[in-house]
Amino acid sequence: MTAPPIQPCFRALADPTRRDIVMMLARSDMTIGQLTDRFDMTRAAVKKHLTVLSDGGLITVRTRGRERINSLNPEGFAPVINWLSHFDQFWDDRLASLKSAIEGNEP
Amino acid sequence: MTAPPIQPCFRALADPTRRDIVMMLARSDMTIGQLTDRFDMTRAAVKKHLTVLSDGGLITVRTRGRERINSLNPEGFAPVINWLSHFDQFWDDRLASLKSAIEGNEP
DNA sequence: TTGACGTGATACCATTTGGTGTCATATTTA
DNA sequence: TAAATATGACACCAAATGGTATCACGTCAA
Repeated sequence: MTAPPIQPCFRALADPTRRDIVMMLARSDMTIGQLTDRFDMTRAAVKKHLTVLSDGGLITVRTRGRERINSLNPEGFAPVINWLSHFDQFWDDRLASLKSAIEGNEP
Repeated sequence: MTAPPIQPCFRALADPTRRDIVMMLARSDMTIGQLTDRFDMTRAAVKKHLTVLSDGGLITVRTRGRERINSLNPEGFAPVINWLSHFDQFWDDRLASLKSAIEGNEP
């Protein structure tokens, strides 16, 4: 029931390659090898990004044989969404309504 | 009508000090001197953070005499909000677990 | 069993980042 | 005018970051 730390989550999203990975994993689960095929960098570099994403709680990993399947973890966005909601007073668009929906409040 | 770049915005929010500054400016406009009084760092360091925030479009600055008044620019959040909205559908599917995550409960 | 495959881990490197100290400049104020 | 105030702009430094190359280890298939 301790709130997840916010810094690893923001840090994970601060890199464009990591945001691309998140977008890819939103479409389908992928192994490191599959992800590496889509980037112009080594597997070791992709692995580092995956570690940062995992530290940020944005992805989960499960083992299947010799493969490691990476999946998006939507709950991991909560710290960012929650922090942004502090600024609801400044905008009355979709974020506010999303936050309301999440909290089960009336719009 | 060109969409603002997303990377400077995410980068600006990736630092805890800068997020604190954003929170402070959400309450009231402040000069660099006033902000520096609230941090345990030099004015030069705060100035660097303000430059990053400005590059990210999250704050605006206006001059009043010898002072420079820093203000929050709510529209600057748009790139981040828009990027996160790509996952709306993903969240809708798992709204219950996201709700739990935000409330700090176990899934 | 013997490779080939998929991955993790580590050492190493260049660049970026967050911080300080210092000096220069513009604006108030005594 | 002279001094105090408020700020901007550098040069510099240690640490973090994003990348590579390389080696080690478990798993699958011939």
